[in-house]
Amino acid sequence: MKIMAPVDPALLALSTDVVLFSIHAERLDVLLLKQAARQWQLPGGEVGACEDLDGAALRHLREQTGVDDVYLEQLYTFGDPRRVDCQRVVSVAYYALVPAERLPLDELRKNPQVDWCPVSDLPPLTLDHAQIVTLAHQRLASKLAYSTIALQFMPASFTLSALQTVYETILGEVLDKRNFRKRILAMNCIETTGGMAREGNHRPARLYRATHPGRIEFLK
Amino acid sequence: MKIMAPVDPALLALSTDVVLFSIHAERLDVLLLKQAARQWQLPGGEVGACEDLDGAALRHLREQTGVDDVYLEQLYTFGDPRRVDCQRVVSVAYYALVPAERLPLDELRKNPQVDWCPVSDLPPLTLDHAQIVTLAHQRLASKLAYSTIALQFMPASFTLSALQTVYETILGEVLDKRNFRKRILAMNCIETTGGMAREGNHRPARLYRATHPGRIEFLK
DNA sequence: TTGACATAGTGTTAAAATAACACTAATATT
DNA sequence: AATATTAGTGTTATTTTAACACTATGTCAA
Repeated sequence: MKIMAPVDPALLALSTDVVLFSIHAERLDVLLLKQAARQWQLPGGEVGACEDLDGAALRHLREQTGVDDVYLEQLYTFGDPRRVDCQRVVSVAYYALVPAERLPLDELRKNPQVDWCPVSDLPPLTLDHAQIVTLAHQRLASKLAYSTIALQFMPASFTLSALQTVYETILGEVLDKRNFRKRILAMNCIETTGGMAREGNHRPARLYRATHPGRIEFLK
Repeated sequence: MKIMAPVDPALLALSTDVVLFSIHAERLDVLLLKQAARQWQLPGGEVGACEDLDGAALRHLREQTGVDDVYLEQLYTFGDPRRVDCQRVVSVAYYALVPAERLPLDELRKNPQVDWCPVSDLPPLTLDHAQIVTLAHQRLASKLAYSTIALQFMPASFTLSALQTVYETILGEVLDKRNFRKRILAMNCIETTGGMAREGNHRPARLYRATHPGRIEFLK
């Protein structure tokens, strides 16, 4: 293999891309920015000289979409020299989770450059962004099995049925209600608030909250 | 949060660091380079302008240690702006696995700048390299549970006892021989070669080989 | 040649985890 | 009061995992 010249700093750019997931109406959605007609992209952009990578990802997310205060995790770094034409752009990809209730819905609705799209039916995305979304979805789904990461989609209090719907939406399969509840309660990651959710013409449901909100626990 | 200025390209450097694991005499070792007296570092260095990240990791490993043809996997990207003084260096960390039998032992022994050190007793390492090694070890150990990654430490043919020793060395615990063999054979990832290992004054052992060498399978 | 030594190889059983499965309870609406 | 709708709850069979000990086959030395 030929030894390459060191990076020409004028050509190297470091950026972050963020796959922000949220769940709306039993659909797993990703936040996308309109780049051109029929061409979308993930939020993200260059990393500042004195900015750490997580910070850059959060900043671009906030600046471009108004969304703040999310759970963020590094996913993978994409560095194929041909992934962007005419310039070397290495991108540190992240994924982020946010409860639908915490979203600035008005602000988002006013901005025609921003939209939520279902993961299962993405529009054409720029560069390798579709691949990034797929990888993020896989990572998220596999983390459901051995962590409490799904709680990051939940508001301050929620019902067990709502939590089950989150699991089912991400995994794309239905789960047994009794087994699900046993499993979740055995994790010891949620507790009852004492309150009840009374909505709809049916029996009210107990409300729960995360015992350690913000913290993600790993099982076994 | 203050909006940062974009990266000054003159200050940004992109590098890779590689944690190369190998197992010698029932010890999990990492390959280190002597940086100064009592100060060691991981192999690695800058990413070339037209070089992909994996390629850069492999190239530095080869140039600095003579080791080639390893299993390589991206680990995490470290980008804290204060991780290196006076310059912004973002590092894409990798880990790599190689069977002891495939190492250029003579070449390595001749080079006083290179040495194998046990993961459990590392010398002082530069920057955040100790943290990188720890993270790589955790990742490797957890992958044993749900993949055939351990085969990357094995030569072309090997005994089940040797494979079990690899597991035990990485996990730092002893495993039950019968349960281990059942589990491994159920994975369907190895097959008998027909040959026998006859070494030592005891019963010879059957030799096995990977059914798909180089490929890593995920279980369940 | 035979006995000591060293590692290879092999099944069973108990315990734990998982998966399958259906009915009653509480509320709102008519 | 009957209907509709979701909440909530246990048991059992199956599968997986964990614990456990002896025989087999070679080398070597007496």
